[in-house]
Amino acid sequence: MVDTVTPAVEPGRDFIRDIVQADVDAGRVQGVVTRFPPEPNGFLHLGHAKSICLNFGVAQEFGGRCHLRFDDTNPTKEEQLFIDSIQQDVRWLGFDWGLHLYHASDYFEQLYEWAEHLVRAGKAYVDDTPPDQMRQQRGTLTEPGQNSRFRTRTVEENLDLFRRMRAGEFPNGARVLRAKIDMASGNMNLRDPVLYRILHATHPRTGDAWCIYPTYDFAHGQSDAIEHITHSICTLEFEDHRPLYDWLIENLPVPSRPRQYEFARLNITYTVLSKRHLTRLVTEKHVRGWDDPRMPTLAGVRRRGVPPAALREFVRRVGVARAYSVVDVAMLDSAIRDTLNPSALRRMAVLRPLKLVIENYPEGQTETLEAQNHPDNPDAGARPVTFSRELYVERDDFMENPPKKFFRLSPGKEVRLRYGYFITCQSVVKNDAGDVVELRCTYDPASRGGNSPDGRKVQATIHWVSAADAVQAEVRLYSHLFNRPDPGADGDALADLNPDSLEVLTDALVEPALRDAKPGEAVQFERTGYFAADPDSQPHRPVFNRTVGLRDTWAKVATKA
RNA sequence: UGGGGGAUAGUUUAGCGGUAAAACUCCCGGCUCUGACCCGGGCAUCCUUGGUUCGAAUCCAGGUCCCCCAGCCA
Repeated sequence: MVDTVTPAVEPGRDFIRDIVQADVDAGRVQGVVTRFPPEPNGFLHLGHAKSICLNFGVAQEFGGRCHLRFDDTNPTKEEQLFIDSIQQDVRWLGFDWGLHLYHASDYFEQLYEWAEHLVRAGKAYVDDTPPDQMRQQRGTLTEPGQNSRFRTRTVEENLDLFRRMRAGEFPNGARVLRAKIDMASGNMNLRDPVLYRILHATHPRTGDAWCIYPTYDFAHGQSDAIEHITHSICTLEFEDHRPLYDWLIENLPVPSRPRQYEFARLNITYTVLSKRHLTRLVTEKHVRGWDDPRMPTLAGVRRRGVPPAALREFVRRVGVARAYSVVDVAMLDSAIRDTLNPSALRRMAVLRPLKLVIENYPEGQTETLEAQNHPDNPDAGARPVTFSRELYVERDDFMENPPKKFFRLSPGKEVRLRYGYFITCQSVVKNDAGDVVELRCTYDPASRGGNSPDGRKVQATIHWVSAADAVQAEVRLYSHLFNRPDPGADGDALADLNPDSLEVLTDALVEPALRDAKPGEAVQFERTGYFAADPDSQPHRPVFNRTVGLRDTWAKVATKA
């Protein structure tokens, strides 16, 4: 695993850390305790990475701790598969919850007791109103709601009914437990929110022990209180829930007083970050799975070759604020390159091979040249590469009729073969269709190793592999999954899928050193990009994923010309 | 026409009464055995209108625009 150790980067300041700092300074909290509370109904994605880095980061910086708590209150949507993948992903990102792994379901009995407490206090009631009617009674954004006719039930009746709900006497949807707050509130969440619903479903952890389950609102804050969470950090859409969060905390005999703070969720251009959309991409087979390298899931970017340190750096650069925002995906790419550049070993790989024959190089002769594993880091050592009369170079590195700014090979032009010799293109061989299928060149024997004794300069250095010992490989090039920066802005996001997000090159040729590349190990294909072996690799046939391309100034120049 | 939030370069952030800072993108140039990396330089009427003040992105008042909320999802 390539995980560049970034020497103590200052975490960055933001309003959340300011609040925590102020609470610590004022002695309002004894120690800082945060939590990352995923619902196990999908894989973690880049948006979660922001939340994870924030919650675990804050805890780390203030010498506190961060819990991993599964918000598993809806058994109809949650699965063990997700519970497992989430833990793997959080660890991979570089965070450790220690012994503090919890589930909202751990607290079901306590939550139930607190629900009865509310009933006894006359602050909650069982409502038999059917769902559609309840919706009507809730009113609208501008009109107040109406009290349910069951709102005035006696404590005794409520208690009896609620217990019978738990006992399984009623079918799904027949009744709910509601908080008795204010049907005329401008805040919809305060119009007698549902606290418990009947769900005859098997829970991944509690099995069939329960047939009533607490809603998010009733479970979350109380779970925070049980765990003595000091700062409950969530995204902006829960802002309206804070009054309810506080109401429940204040009306229940909870053991601590957590506070909720909200920040803006992460959005990225050309990307979609919602469980609903990601789930559709997988179930409708638009991608190969949750870990498809094009997916913005942690499993996906991991398979693509992105090191966790790059994600942490990305999140740090993005910052934390309360304003709605959409981050340029280029910022992610940049963080990935900056993380990989210092550590990724350099290799030569020809993605689209073009045969090149050196006419004045003796047939049958080979020689061993030395190539640096990392030009900026001599400690990375060197490797031998075999040179011979027949080579392959990148198709894009030759143009028969080059524009003025083209520095690479063209008829009569001299370039350097990386770590090899200066060569000059003498002629081209074409097939019947007129396509260039082979380059005939000559080399300068005096330029061995890459420099000519006469001090002659060349405009370009290109990469190559020798024909005899090149390893055939499959290379998968990925680009944005969506073809517009704001997928879904005009309707269905899936209609904006980029049909060319995956390009598979089956005839790439890579140098022998790449034969046994391990998945998760990042390498740089010189002049091309950062790549990582895919788990699909076979011993005789490696498969590489392009993690991210190198910055390509020539591509811009070429486009403008 | 309710309630809750938010507006600083193209993007994401900093700035907390003293004359706009950083990263990314983009543009120009330098360096180069990766057209990479690296190094220079360029790119802002701080949403708006008034007010307070010697001085306002920061304080006050009024507008404008954007986001979230009417699940027995989270």
